[in-house]
Amino acid sequence: MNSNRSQLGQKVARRKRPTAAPDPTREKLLEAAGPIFANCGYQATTIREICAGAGANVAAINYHFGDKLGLYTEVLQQSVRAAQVLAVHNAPDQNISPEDMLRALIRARLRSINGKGLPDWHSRLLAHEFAQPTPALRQLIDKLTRPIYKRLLELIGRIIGLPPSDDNTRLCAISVVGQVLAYVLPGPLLTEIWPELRMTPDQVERIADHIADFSLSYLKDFRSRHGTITPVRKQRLSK
Amino acid sequence: MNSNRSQLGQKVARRKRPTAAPDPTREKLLEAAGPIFANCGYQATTIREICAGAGANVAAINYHFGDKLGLYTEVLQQSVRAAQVLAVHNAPDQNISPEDMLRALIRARLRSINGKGLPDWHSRLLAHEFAQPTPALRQLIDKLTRPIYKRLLELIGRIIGLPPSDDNTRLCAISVVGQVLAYVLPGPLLTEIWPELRMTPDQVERIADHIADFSLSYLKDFRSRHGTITPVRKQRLSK
DNA sequence: TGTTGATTCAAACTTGCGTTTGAAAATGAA
DNA sequence: TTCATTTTCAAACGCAAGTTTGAATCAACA
Repeated sequence: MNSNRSQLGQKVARRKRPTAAPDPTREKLLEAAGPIFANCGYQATTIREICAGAGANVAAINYHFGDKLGLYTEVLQQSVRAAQVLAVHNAPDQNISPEDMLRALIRARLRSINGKGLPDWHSRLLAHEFAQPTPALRQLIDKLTRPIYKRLLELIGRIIGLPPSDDNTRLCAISVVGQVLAYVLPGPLLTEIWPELRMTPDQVERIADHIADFSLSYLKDFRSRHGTITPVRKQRLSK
Repeated sequence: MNSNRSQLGQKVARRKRPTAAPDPTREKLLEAAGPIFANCGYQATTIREICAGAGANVAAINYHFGDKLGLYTEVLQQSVRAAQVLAVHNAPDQNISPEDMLRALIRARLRSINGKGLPDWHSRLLAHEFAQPTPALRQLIDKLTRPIYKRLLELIGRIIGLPPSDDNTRLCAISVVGQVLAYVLPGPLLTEIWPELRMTPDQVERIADHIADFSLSYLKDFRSRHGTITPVRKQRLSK
Protein backbone atom coordinates (compact mmCIF):
# COMPACT_ATOMS: atom_id res chain seq x y z
CA MET A 1 0.00 0.00 0.00
CA ASN A 2 2.92 2.31 0.58
CA SER A 3 6.66 2.58 0.18
CA ASN A 4 6.70 1.98 -3.57
CA ARG A 5 8.76 4.97 -4.41
CA SER A 6 11.36 4.69 -1.73
CA GLN A 7 11.89 0.95 -2.29
CA LEU A 8 12.63 1.65 -5.91
CA GLY A 9 14.91 4.46 -4.97
CA GLN A 10 16.84 2.18 -2.71
CA LYS A 11 17.24 -0.64 -5.21
CA VAL A 12 18.62 1.65 -7.92
CA ALA A 13 20.87 3.41 -5.48
CA ARG A 14 22.43 0.15 -4.41
CA ARG A 15 23.94 -0.58 -7.80
CA LYS A 16 26.25 2.39 -7.52
CA ARG A 17 28.33 0.89 -4.74
CA PRO A 18 30.27 -2.22 -5.74
CA THR A 19 31.39 -3.73 -2.43
CA ALA A 20 33.50 -1.18 -0.64
CA ALA A 21 31.24 1.23 1.26
CA PRO A 22 27.69 -0.01 0.83
CA ASP A 23 25.55 2.96 1.75
CA PRO A 24 26.83 4.30 5.06
CA THR A 25 23.58 5.50 6.59
CA ARG A 26 21.81 2.28 5.69
CA GLU A 27 24.50 0.29 7.47
CA LYS A 28 24.46 2.67 10.40
CA LEU A 29 20.73 2.19 10.77
CA LEU A 30 21.08 -1.60 10.78
CA GLU A 31 23.88 -1.45 13.33
CA ALA A 32 21.96 0.82 15.62
CA ALA A 33 18.71 -1.08 15.24
CA GLY A 34 20.03 -4.51 16.25
CA PRO A 35 20.73 -3.95 19.95
CA ILE A 36 17.72 -1.69 20.41
CA PHE A 37 15.28 -4.16 18.89
CA ALA A 38 16.90 -6.88 20.99
CA ASN A 39 16.51 -4.94 24.22
CA CYS A 40 13.04 -3.54 23.77
CA GLY A 41 11.33 -5.88 21.34
CA TYR A 42 9.72 -4.87 18.09
CA GLN A 43 6.72 -3.06 19.50
CA ALA A 44 8.42 -1.05 22.20
CA THR A 45 11.26 0.08 19.97
CA THR A 46 10.78 3.52 18.46
CA ILE A 47 12.28 4.42 15.14
CA ARG A 48 13.20 7.77 16.57
CA GLU A 49 15.51 6.10 19.07
CA ILE A 50 17.12 4.06 16.33
CA CYS A 51 17.65 7.11 14.17
CA ALA A 52 19.10 9.02 17.06
CA GLY A 53 21.56 6.19 17.62
CA ALA A 54 22.48 6.12 13.96
CA GLY A 55 22.64 9.88 13.61
CA ALA A 56 20.06 9.80 10.86
CA ASN A 57 16.72 11.37 10.13
CA VAL A 58 13.50 9.52 10.90
CA ALA A 59 12.58 9.57 7.24
CA ALA A 60 15.71 7.58 6.46
CA ILE A 61 14.06 4.38 7.68
CA ASN A 62 11.15 4.85 5.34
CA TYR A 63 13.51 5.66 2.51
CA HIS A 64 15.85 2.72 2.97
CA PHE A 65 13.58 0.02 4.31
CA GLY A 66 10.04 1.04 3.43
CA ASP A 67 8.81 0.95 7.00
CA LYS A 68 9.64 -0.16 10.51
CA LEU A 69 8.81 -3.80 9.84
CA GLY A 70 11.06 -3.75 6.80
CA LEU A 71 13.98 -2.63 8.91
CA TYR A 72 13.21 -5.21 11.56
CA THR A 73 12.96 -8.01 9.03
CA GLU A 74 16.32 -7.04 7.62
CA VAL A 75 17.88 -7.02 11.07
CA LEU A 76 16.48 -10.45 11.81
CA GLN A 77 17.58 -11.82 8.45
CA GLN A 78 21.05 -10.52 9.06
CA SER A 79 21.09 -12.12 12.48
CA VAL A 80 19.89 -15.45 11.10
CA ARG A 81 22.46 -15.35 8.33
CA ALA A 82 25.26 -14.66 10.80
CA ALA A 83 24.12 -17.55 12.99
CA GLN A 84 23.99 -19.80 9.93
CA VAL A 85 27.53 -19.20 8.79
CA LEU A 86 28.63 -19.67 12.36
CA ALA A 87 26.78 -22.98 12.53
CA VAL A 88 28.42 -24.15 9.31
CA HIS A 89 31.79 -23.05 10.53
CA ASN A 90 31.31 -24.99 13.72
CA ALA A 91 29.89 -28.07 12.02
CA PRO A 92 31.66 -31.09 13.47
CA ASP A 93 33.46 -33.69 11.44
CA GLN A 94 31.24 -36.52 10.21
CA ASN A 95 33.65 -39.29 11.16
CA ILE A 96 33.05 -39.25 14.87
CA SER A 97 30.66 -41.09 17.14
CA PRO A 98 27.10 -39.80 17.52
CA GLU A 99 27.88 -39.05 21.14
CA ASP A 100 30.78 -36.79 20.27
CA MET A 101 28.77 -35.25 17.50
CA LEU A 102 26.02 -34.38 19.96
CA ARG A 103 28.60 -32.82 22.23
CA ALA A 104 29.95 -30.78 19.35
CA LEU A 105 26.48 -29.70 18.35
CA ILE A 106 25.65 -28.52 21.85
CA ARG A 107 28.91 -26.65 22.03
CA ALA A 108 28.34 -25.01 18.66
CA ARG A 109 24.84 -23.99 19.57
CA LEU A 110 25.81 -22.50 22.89
CA ARG A 111 28.78 -20.78 21.33
CA SER A 112 26.81 -19.27 18.49
CA ILE A 113 24.27 -18.03 20.97
CA ASN A 114 26.43 -16.73 23.73
CA GLY A 115 30.04 -17.12 22.72
CA LYS A 116 32.27 -14.68 20.94
CA GLY A 117 30.84 -15.44 17.51
CA LEU A 118 27.80 -13.24 17.72
CA PRO A 119 27.22 -10.09 19.73
CA ASP A 120 25.12 -11.00 22.71
CA TRP A 121 22.04 -9.15 21.56
CA HIS A 122 21.19 -11.77 18.95
CA SER A 123 19.87 -14.14 21.56
CA ARG A 124 17.73 -11.45 23.13
CA LEU A 125 16.17 -10.88 19.74
CA LEU A 126 15.12 -14.52 19.72
CA ALA A 127 13.59 -14.32 23.16
CA HIS A 128 11.35 -11.51 22.02
CA GLU A 129 10.33 -13.40 18.91
CA PHE A 130 9.24 -16.36 21.03
CA ALA A 131 7.30 -14.25 23.49
CA GLN A 132 5.66 -12.17 20.81
CA PRO A 133 6.05 -13.48 17.28
CA THR A 134 6.25 -11.02 14.43
CA PRO A 135 5.55 -11.95 10.80
CA ALA A 136 9.29 -12.51 10.47
CA LEU A 137 9.33 -15.46 12.89
CA ARG A 138 8.43 -18.13 10.35
CA GLN A 139 11.58 -17.65 8.29
CA LEU A 140 13.65 -17.76 11.44
CA ILE A 141 12.21 -21.14 12.35
CA ASP A 142 12.38 -22.52 8.84
CA LYS A 143 15.90 -21.42 8.10
CA LEU A 144 17.59 -21.91 11.44
CA THR A 145 15.66 -23.76 14.11
CA ARG A 146 14.06 -26.58 12.16
CA PRO A 147 17.21 -27.84 10.41
CA ILE A 148 19.12 -27.91 13.66
CA TYR A 149 16.29 -29.66 15.44
CA LYS A 150 15.98 -32.21 12.65
CA ARG A 151 19.66 -32.99 12.91
CA LEU A 152 19.39 -33.26 16.67
CA LEU A 153 16.52 -35.74 16.36
CA GLU A 154 18.50 -37.96 14.01
CA LEU A 155 21.53 -37.81 16.24
CA ILE A 156 19.66 -38.71 19.39
CA GLY A 157 17.68 -41.34 17.55
CA ARG A 158 20.92 -43.05 16.60
CA ILE A 159 22.20 -42.89 20.16
CA ILE A 160 19.13 -44.34 21.81
CA GLY A 161 18.23 -46.64 18.92
CA LEU A 162 14.83 -45.20 18.03
CA PRO A 163 13.54 -43.43 14.95
CA PRO A 164 13.64 -39.63 14.97
CA SER A 165 9.86 -39.44 15.00
CA ASP A 166 9.50 -41.51 18.15
CA ASP A 167 8.05 -39.75 21.17
CA ASN A 168 11.01 -40.77 23.30
CA THR A 169 13.43 -39.28 20.82
CA ARG A 170 11.51 -36.05 20.82
CA LEU A 171 11.34 -35.88 24.60
CA CYS A 172 15.10 -36.32 24.79
CA ALA A 173 15.69 -33.71 22.11
CA ILE A 174 13.61 -31.18 23.97
CA SER A 175 15.49 -32.03 27.15
CA VAL A 176 18.73 -31.14 25.42
CA VAL A 177 17.36 -28.04 23.75
CA GLY A 178 15.79 -26.89 27.00
CA GLN A 179 19.11 -26.96 28.80
CA VAL A 180 20.63 -24.76 26.14
CA LEU A 181 17.69 -22.39 26.08
CA ALA A 182 17.92 -21.97 29.82
CA TYR A 183 21.04 -19.88 29.25
CA VAL A 184 19.42 -17.83 26.54
CA LEU A 185 15.77 -17.07 27.03
CA PRO A 186 15.23 -16.00 30.61
CA GLY A 187 18.03 -13.45 30.65
CA PRO A 188 17.00 -11.36 33.67
CA LEU A 189 15.99 -14.49 35.56
CA LEU A 190 19.40 -16.11 35.18
CA THR A 191 21.30 -13.08 36.42
CA GLU A 192 18.97 -12.85 39.40
CA ILE A 193 19.43 -16.49 40.29
CA TRP A 194 23.15 -16.76 39.63
CA PRO A 195 24.51 -13.23 39.74
CA GLU A 196 28.16 -14.28 39.75
CA LEU A 197 27.88 -16.12 36.46
CA ARG A 198 29.90 -14.51 33.70
CA MET A 199 29.56 -15.92 30.22
CA THR A 200 33.16 -15.81 29.07
CA PRO A 201 34.17 -18.09 26.19
CA ASP A 202 35.90 -20.50 28.57
CA GLN A 203 32.86 -20.81 30.74
CA VAL A 204 30.62 -21.33 27.75
CA GLU A 205 32.77 -24.37 26.91
CA ARG A 206 32.44 -25.61 30.46
CA ILE A 207 28.67 -25.23 30.40
CA ALA A 208 28.42 -26.97 27.04
CA ASP A 209 30.40 -29.89 28.41
CA HIS A 210 28.15 -30.11 31.41
CA ILE A 211 25.03 -30.21 29.26
CA ALA A 212 26.57 -32.92 27.11
CA ASP A 213 27.59 -35.00 30.13
CA PHE A 214 24.24 -34.48 31.78
CA SER A 215 22.35 -35.56 28.68
CA LEU A 216 24.58 -38.42 27.56
CA SER A 217 24.29 -40.06 30.93
CA TYR A 218 20.66 -40.83 30.16
CA LEU A 219 21.00 -41.30 26.42
CA LYS A 220 23.87 -43.79 26.52
CA ASP A 221 22.02 -46.08 28.91
CA PHE A 222 18.72 -45.83 27.12
CA ARG A 223 19.20 -48.93 24.96
CA SER A 224 20.10 -51.23 27.81
CA ARG A 225 17.42 -49.79 30.03
CA HIS A 226 14.57 -50.20 27.57
CA GLY A 227 15.78 -53.14 25.50
CA THR A 228 16.27 -52.99 21.78
CA ILE A 229 13.41 -55.18 20.61
CA THR A 230 10.27 -53.31 21.58
CA PRO A 231 10.93 -49.85 22.92
CA VAL A 232 8.72 -49.00 25.83
CA ARG A 233 6.11 -46.36 25.24
CA LYS A 234 3.93 -45.84 28.24
CA GLN A 235 1.52 -43.89 26.11
CA ARG A 236 1.67 -41.90 22.93
CA LEU A 237 2.14 -38.16 23.32
CA SER A 238 1.14 -37.35 19.78
CA LYS A 239 -2.29 -38.35 18.69
CA MET B 1 1.83 12.63 39.72
CA ASN B 2 -1.68 11.47 38.93
CA SER B 3 -4.47 9.14 40.00
CA ASN B 4 -4.71 10.47 43.52
CA ARG B 5 -8.39 10.93 43.45
CA SER B 6 -9.32 7.64 41.87
CA GLN B 7 -7.04 5.67 44.17
CA LEU B 8 -8.78 7.19 47.14
CA GLY B 9 -12.15 6.55 45.63
CA GLN B 10 -11.26 2.94 45.13
CA LYS B 11 -9.91 2.41 48.60
CA VAL B 12 -12.98 3.88 50.25
CA ALA B 13 -15.29 2.02 47.96
CA ARG B 14 -13.67 -1.25 48.85
CA ARG B 15 -14.75 -1.14 52.45
CA LYS B 16 -18.40 -1.52 51.58
CA ARG B 17 -18.09 -5.11 50.35
CA PRO B 18 -17.19 -7.62 53.07
CA THR B 19 -16.29 -10.79 51.15
CA ALA B 20 -19.32 -11.89 49.18
CA ALA B 21 -19.47 -9.99 45.87
CA PRO B 22 -16.30 -7.95 45.74
CA ASP B 23 -16.98 -5.29 43.14
CA PRO B 24 -18.21 -7.02 39.99
CA THR B 25 -16.67 -4.74 37.39
CA ARG B 26 -13.33 -4.79 39.13
CA GLU B 27 -13.34 -8.58 39.03
CA LYS B 28 -14.48 -8.57 35.45
CA LEU B 29 -11.61 -6.32 34.47
CA LEU B 30 -9.08 -8.58 36.16
CA GLU B 31 -10.56 -11.64 34.49
CA ALA B 32 -10.54 -10.07 31.07
CA ALA B 33 -7.07 -8.58 31.48
CA GLY B 34 -5.25 -11.82 32.34
CA PRO B 35 -5.43 -13.63 29.01
CA ILE B 36 -5.01 -10.46 26.98
CA PHE B 37 -1.87 -9.37 28.82
CA ALA B 38 -0.57 -12.93 28.48
CA ASN B 39 -1.13 -13.01 24.74
CA CYS B 40 0.07 -9.57 23.79
CA GLY B 41 2.44 -8.55 26.55
CA TYR B 42 2.14 -5.42 28.62
CA GLN B 43 3.07 -2.90 25.95
CA ALA B 44 0.97 -4.22 23.10
CA THR B 45 -2.13 -4.67 25.21
CA THR B 46 -4.63 -1.83 24.98
CA ILE B 47 -6.88 -0.97 27.83
CA ARG B 48 -9.67 -0.46 25.34
CA GLU B 49 -9.51 -4.12 24.38
CA ILE B 50 -9.59 -5.16 28.00
CA CYS B 51 -12.55 -2.95 28.74
CA ALA B 52 -14.38 -4.26 25.71
CA GLY B 53 -13.82 -7.79 26.96
CA ALA B 54 -15.05 -6.87 30.41
CA GLY B 55 -17.97 -4.83 29.16
CA ALA B 56 -16.72 -1.80 31.02
CA ASN B 57 -15.82 1.76 30.25
CA VAL B 58 -12.20 2.78 29.65
CA ALA B 59 -12.34 5.08 32.64
CA ALA B 60 -13.07 2.09 34.84
CA ILE B 61 -9.43 1.04 34.77
CA ASN B 62 -8.31 4.42 35.95
CA TYR B 63 -10.96 4.40 38.61
CA HIS B 64 -10.26 0.95 40.00
CA PHE B 65 -6.53 0.54 39.46
CA GLY B 66 -5.14 4.02 39.00
CA ASP B 67 -3.57 3.29 35.63
CA LYS B 68 -2.64 0.52 33.22
CA LEU B 69 0.41 -0.53 35.20
CA GLY B 70 -1.68 -0.77 38.33
CA LEU B 71 -4.01 -3.20 36.65
CA TYR B 72 -1.13 -5.21 35.26
CA THR B 73 0.59 -5.42 38.61
CA GLU B 74 -2.60 -6.68 40.19
CA VAL B 75 -3.00 -9.32 37.48
CA LEU B 76 0.57 -10.50 37.99
CA GLN B 77 0.21 -10.54 41.76
CA GLN B 78 -2.94 -12.61 41.44
CA SER B 79 -1.15 -15.03 39.12
CA VAL B 80 1.78 -15.35 41.47
CA ARG B 81 -0.52 -15.93 44.41
CA ALA B 82 -2.43 -18.64 42.56
CA ALA B 83 0.81 -20.37 41.62
CA GLN B 84 1.95 -20.16 45.23
CA VAL B 85 -1.09 -21.86 46.71
CA LEU B 86 -0.78 -24.49 44.02
CA ALA B 87 2.86 -25.04 44.92
CA VAL B 88 1.97 -25.47 48.57
CA HIS B 89 -0.84 -27.79 47.72
CA ASN B 90 1.47 -29.89 45.60
CA ALA B 91 4.31 -29.87 48.10
CA PRO B 92 5.57 -33.42 48.48
CA ASP B 93 5.84 -35.26 51.73
CA GLN B 94 9.11 -34.69 53.57
CA ASN B 95 9.63 -38.37 54.39
CA ILE B 96 10.73 -39.52 50.98
CA SER B 97 14.11 -39.80 49.32
CA PRO B 98 15.62 -36.70 47.69
CA GLU B 99 15.27 -38.43 44.35
CA ASP B 100 11.53 -38.89 44.72
CA MET B 101 11.21 -35.40 46.08
CA LEU B 102 12.92 -34.02 43.00
CA ARG B 103 10.52 -35.99 40.85
CA ALA B 104 7.59 -34.60 42.77
CA LEU B 105 8.95 -31.08 42.49
CA ILE B 106 9.34 -31.36 38.74
CA ARG B 107 5.85 -32.73 38.41
CA ALA B 108 4.39 -29.99 40.58
CA ARG B 109 6.19 -27.31 38.63
CA LEU B 110 5.13 -28.62 35.26
CA ARG B 111 1.60 -29.14 36.49
CA SER B 112 1.26 -25.69 37.96
CA ILE B 113 2.54 -24.24 34.73
CA ASN B 114 0.73 -26.27 32.18
CA GLY B 115 -1.58 -28.64 33.96
CA LYS B 116 -5.14 -28.16 35.02
CA GLY B 117 -4.31 -26.15 38.10
CA LEU B 118 -3.83 -22.81 36.40
CA PRO B 119 -5.31 -21.52 33.17
CA ASP B 120 -2.68 -21.79 30.50
CA TRP B 121 -2.22 -18.07 30.06
CA HIS B 122 -0.25 -17.75 33.29
CA SER B 123 2.84 -19.23 31.70
CA ARG B 124 2.60 -16.92 28.74
CA LEU B 125 2.57 -14.02 31.14
CA LEU B 126 5.89 -15.23 32.51
CA ALA B 127 7.42 -15.53 29.06
CA HIS B 128 6.64 -11.89 28.40
CA GLU B 129 8.08 -10.84 31.73
CA PHE B 130 11.36 -12.57 30.93
CA ALA B 131 11.60 -11.12 27.45
CA GLN B 132 10.68 -7.65 28.55
CA PRO B 133 10.68 -7.10 32.29
CA THR B 134 8.22 -4.66 33.80
CA PRO B 135 8.66 -3.08 37.23
CA ALA B 136 6.54 -5.94 38.55
CA LEU B 137 9.11 -8.61 37.70
CA ARG B 138 11.14 -8.32 40.88
CA GLN B 139 8.31 -9.41 43.14
CA LEU B 140 7.63 -12.34 40.85
CA ILE B 141 11.19 -13.56 41.21
CA ASP B 142 11.39 -12.89 44.92
CA LYS B 143 8.10 -14.49 45.84
CA LEU B 144 7.97 -17.42 43.48
CA THR B 145 11.11 -18.23 41.52
CA ARG B 146 13.81 -17.79 44.12
CA PRO B 147 12.25 -19.99 46.82
CA ILE B 148 11.67 -22.80 44.37
CA TYR B 149 15.17 -22.51 42.99
CA LYS B 150 16.64 -22.47 46.47
CA ARG B 151 14.78 -25.64 47.33
CA LEU B 152 15.91 -27.23 44.08
CA LEU B 153 19.54 -26.42 44.86
CA GLU B 154 19.33 -28.03 48.28
CA LEU B 155 17.65 -31.07 46.86
CA ILE B 156 20.17 -31.60 44.09
CA GLY B 157 23.02 -30.84 46.44
CA ARG B 158 21.87 -33.69 48.67
CA ILE B 159 21.62 -36.06 45.74
CA ILE B 160 25.04 -35.37 44.28
CA GLY B 161 26.71 -34.75 47.63
CA LEU B 162 27.78 -31.15 47.12
CA PRO B 163 26.78 -27.91 48.82
CA PRO B 164 23.99 -25.91 47.18
CA SER B 165 26.38 -23.12 46.31
CA ASP B 166 28.75 -25.36 44.35
CA ASP B 167 29.04 -24.64 40.65
CA ASN B 168 28.20 -28.23 39.79
CA THR B 169 25.02 -28.08 41.82
CA ARG B 170 24.01 -24.92 40.06
CA LEU B 171 24.74 -26.33 36.63
CA CYS B 172 22.57 -29.34 37.40
CA ALA B 173 19.77 -27.19 38.75
CA ILE B 174 19.74 -25.12 35.61
CA SER B 175 19.71 -28.29 33.55
CA VAL B 176 16.56 -29.38 35.35
CA VAL B 177 14.92 -25.96 35.20
CA GLY B 178 15.79 -25.63 31.54
CA GLN B 179 13.99 -28.81 30.64
CA VAL B 180 10.86 -27.56 32.36
CA LEU B 181 11.11 -24.12 30.80
CA ALA B 182 11.40 -25.67 27.35
CA TYR B 183 7.72 -26.54 27.60
CA VAL B 184 6.76 -23.09 28.79
CA LEU B 185 8.73 -20.26 27.30
CA PRO B 186 9.06 -20.83 23.58
CA GLY B 187 5.37 -21.45 22.96
CA PRO B 188 5.21 -20.89 19.19
CA LEU B 189 8.51 -22.69 18.69
CA LEU B 190 7.30 -25.85 20.40
CA THR B 191 4.12 -26.10 18.37
CA GLU B 192 6.13 -25.57 15.19
CA ILE B 193 8.60 -28.26 16.08
CA TRP B 194 6.18 -30.80 17.51
CA PRO B 195 2.75 -29.89 16.15
CA GLU B 196 1.02 -33.06 17.31
CA LEU B 197 1.88 -32.45 20.96
CA ARG B 198 -1.15 -31.82 23.10
CA MET B 199 -0.62 -30.85 26.71
CA THR B 200 -3.34 -32.86 28.40
CA PRO B 201 -2.95 -33.58 32.12
CA ASP B 202 -1.92 -37.17 31.39
CA GLN B 203 0.79 -36.11 29.03
CA VAL B 204 2.05 -33.50 31.43
CA GLU B 205 2.61 -36.33 33.90
CA ARG B 206 4.44 -38.32 31.25
CA ILE B 207 6.67 -35.39 30.39
CA ALA B 208 7.40 -34.72 34.04
CA ASP B 209 8.45 -38.33 34.49
CA HIS B 210 10.72 -38.14 31.49
CA ILE B 211 12.43 -35.03 32.82
CA ALA B 212 12.91 -36.70 36.18
CA ASP B 213 14.32 -39.88 34.62
CA PHE B 214 16.53 -37.91 32.28
CA SER B 215 17.94 -35.81 35.09
CA LEU B 216 18.27 -38.49 37.76
CA SER B 217 20.33 -40.66 35.44
CA TYR B 218 23.14 -38.14 35.73
CA LEU B 219 22.51 -37.03 39.29
CA LYS B 220 22.40 -40.48 40.85
CA ASP B 221 25.75 -41.46 39.36
CA PHE B 222 27.42 -38.19 40.15
CA ARG B 223 28.90 -39.29 43.48
CA SER B 224 30.49 -42.47 42.15
CA ARG B 225 31.71 -40.71 39.04
CA HIS B 226 33.41 -37.83 40.79
CA GLY B 227 34.32 -39.38 44.11
CA THR B 228 33.16 -38.01 47.43
CA ILE B 229 36.42 -36.70 48.84
CA THR B 230 37.37 -33.81 46.60
CA PRO B 231 34.71 -32.99 44.06
CA VAL B 232 36.18 -32.18 40.68
CA ARG B 233 35.91 -28.61 39.55
CA LYS B 234 37.56 -28.06 36.24
CA GLN B 235 37.33 -24.34 36.84
CA ARG B 236 35.18 -22.00 38.78
CA LEU B 237 32.27 -20.46 36.90
CA SER B 238 31.65 -17.75 39.43
CA LYS B 239 34.39 -15.36 40.14
C1' DT C 1 -38.07 11.48 50.03
C1' DG C 2 -33.93 13.90 49.91
C1' DT C 3 -29.10 13.68 50.37
C1' DT C 4 -24.64 11.98 50.10
C1' DG C 5 -21.09 9.47 48.20
C1' DA C 6 -19.67 5.72 45.11
C1' DT C 7 -19.66 4.29 40.49
C1' DT C 8 -20.40 4.56 35.46
C1' DC C 9 -20.26 6.68 31.06
C1' DA C 10 -19.43 9.31 26.59
C1' DA C 11 -16.54 12.47 25.19
C1' DA C 12 -12.57 15.09 24.94
C1' DC C 13 -7.66 15.80 25.95
C1' DT C 14 -2.66 14.84 25.53
C1' DT C 15 1.05 12.47 24.01
C1' DG C 16 3.88 9.79 21.30
C1' DC C 17 4.08 6.88 17.56
C1' DG C 18 4.94 5.61 12.43
C1' DT C 19 4.59 7.78 8.37
C1' DT C 20 4.46 11.30 4.71
C1' DT C 21 5.71 15.45 2.45
C1' DG C 22 8.12 18.73 -0.36
C1' DA C 23 11.96 21.17 -0.62
C1' DA C 24 16.99 21.41 0.01
C1' DA C 25 21.47 19.27 -0.42
C1' DA C 26 24.56 16.08 -2.50
C1' DT C 27 26.13 13.35 -6.29
C1' DG C 28 27.56 12.19 -10.84
C1' DA C 29 27.30 12.24 -15.82
C1' DA C 30 27.02 14.97 -20.08
C1' DT D 1 28.24 24.40 -15.83
C1' DT D 2 23.96 22.12 -16.37
C1' DC D 3 20.96 18.80 -15.56
C1' DA D 4 18.84 14.62 -13.61
C1' DT D 5 18.93 11.56 -9.95
C1' DT D 6 19.72 10.12 -5.34
C1' DT D 7 19.77 11.12 -0.64
C1' DT D 8 18.83 14.00 3.43
C1' DC D 9 16.16 16.91 6.36
C1' DA D 10 12.71 19.62 9.22
C1' DA D 11 8.22 19.79 9.66
C1' DA D 12 3.77 18.23 9.68
C1' DC D 13 0.09 14.62 9.37
C1' DG D 14 -3.00 11.08 11.04
C1' DC D 15 -3.87 7.98 14.24
C1' DA D 16 -4.20 5.23 18.30
C1' DA D 17 -3.00 4.97 22.88
C1' DG D 18 -3.48 6.19 28.01
C1' DT D 19 -5.62 9.43 30.64
C1' DT D 20 -8.86 12.96 32.37
C1' DT D 21 -13.24 15.27 32.85
C1' DG D 22 -17.77 16.41 34.39
C1' DA D 23 -22.17 15.09 34.25
C1' DA D 24 -25.39 11.17 34.87
C1' DT D 25 -26.66 7.12 37.37
C1' DC D 26 -26.97 4.21 41.21
C1' DA D 27 -27.19 2.68 46.29
C1' DA D 28 -27.70 3.35 50.96
C1' DC D 29 -29.38 5.70 54.71
C1' DA D 30 -31.83 9.43 57.51
